[in-house]
Amino acid sequence: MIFTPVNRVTTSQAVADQLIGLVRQGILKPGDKLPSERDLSEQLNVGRSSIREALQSLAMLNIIEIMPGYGAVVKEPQSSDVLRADVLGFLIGDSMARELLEAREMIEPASVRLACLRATSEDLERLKVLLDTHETTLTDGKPINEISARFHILLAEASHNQVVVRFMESILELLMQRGRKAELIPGYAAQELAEHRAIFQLVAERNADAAAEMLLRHIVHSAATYDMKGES
Amino acid sequence: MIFTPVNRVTTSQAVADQLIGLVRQGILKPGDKLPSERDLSEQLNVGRSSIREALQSLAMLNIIEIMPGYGAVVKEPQSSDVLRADVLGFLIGDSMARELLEAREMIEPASVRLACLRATSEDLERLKVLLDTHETTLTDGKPINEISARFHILLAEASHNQVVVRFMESILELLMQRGRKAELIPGYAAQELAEHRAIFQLVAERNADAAAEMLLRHIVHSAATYDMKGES
DNA sequence: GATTGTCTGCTGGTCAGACCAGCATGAAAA
DNA sequence: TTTTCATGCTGGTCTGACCAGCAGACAATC
Repeated sequence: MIFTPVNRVTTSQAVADQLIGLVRQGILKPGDKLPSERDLSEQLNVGRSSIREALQSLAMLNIIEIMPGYGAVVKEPQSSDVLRADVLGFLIGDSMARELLEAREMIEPASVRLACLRATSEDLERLKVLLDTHETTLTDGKPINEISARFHILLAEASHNQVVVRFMESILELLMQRGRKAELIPGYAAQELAEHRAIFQLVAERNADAAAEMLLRHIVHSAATYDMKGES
Repeated sequence: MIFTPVNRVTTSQAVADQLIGLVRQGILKPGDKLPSERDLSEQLNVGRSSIREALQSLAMLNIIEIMPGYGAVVKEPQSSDVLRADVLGFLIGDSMARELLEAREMIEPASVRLACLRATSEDLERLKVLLDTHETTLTDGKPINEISARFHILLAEASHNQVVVRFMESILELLMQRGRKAELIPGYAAQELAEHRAIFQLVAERNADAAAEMLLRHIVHSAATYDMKGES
């Protein structure tokens, strides 16, 4: 016999849910100012402490920003908010990294195929400039993780699909969070740049099949730069 | 002139940070019970309200679970907590249906291939139950949009990749928001169920190639049921 | 002896009221 | 016109109070 798992919702949770709902429905838009805590308390007929607990929670989720002496405003959602790396990054374990790479292997080759079809001359120019920056940064011996990730973002942008861009941003950001040991593998940095150049060349030639295949190989290579103990 | 970025940290934030730090450092392990709010209040020499705001925030982040009458315990970290599907939804909210469907065409066939490899008997059982529910709901003439989307979520879960599940959740939710006109196309509802059953069968048979192809066709069919406003 | 009931002390949930520090606005002073 | 400052707002924090629910100890009952 299964019994009802009594539905018990705390007041502050209810308030938080309601506010989140308002934001999601677009009734509260980024930049909008919320009523003061005391107003909310009166309007919703709950104590100010409940309101405060809800607002603090939303602030922790980066949904609102609370400014003392002024009020609370809805924040513009940031790409970096899709992950809670700042607080939860430490728990990105091996299984998570594997899942991220797996997802990347699904999306990125498909996205580069689109890029081969849709990349404009501006897209290609941006990629070219970045590759040159990559090279100078590399010869200067400076860290290249950011630039390397940027290449893949630009590649995704060349597919002219914002959804894919967002996904790639999220994946790369989480992978970066986990840390790379690219510098520890002799010669990898140079190989990475070479592979980026090769991919760029194939995209410029609109060779979708080859580009997708090259990219997939590149992902597999780069996978080795992430700590992946327990990998099968 | 830049002025001192005054160390403006709120007490409740400081408490939350400290608790998060304790979890990160492993001093507080999953399953551990935190001191009572009153104890914490006394030990840290801050008011109970500050403690509560901090704890509520941690609860919102899924770091702890608060049980009334018992206390607060550190939760086992879930990989699904790291990626916020809701924010992803916000970020890609303005994208056109075409982009969403395109992204889906990239991800879902690849994910169903994984599902063919990894689906457990429990996964298959869940899918089967859902399909039966789908059928009864359909014959009852009730709306099936939710159930239809749920099938694809379960399919993603069968791939045992939380990242993919999150992506599919975001995509489907946004597509649902855009509204479907499935009911307006005579016979489509029945066709959809039939295709779901066919896909399920192929997954159960571990026929990855056929399942991926069938799914792709299914996506193309269902694409016609979405409003393509903003389409070029 | 095993079950049931009850009492008591804990825990979180909520509220009201109070006080502080800082921002914003507008009136008064320069 | 510009500056000053008083006032009323806002969030930040604390305290004390009360409620509901859990848990353990213990007594009453079968």
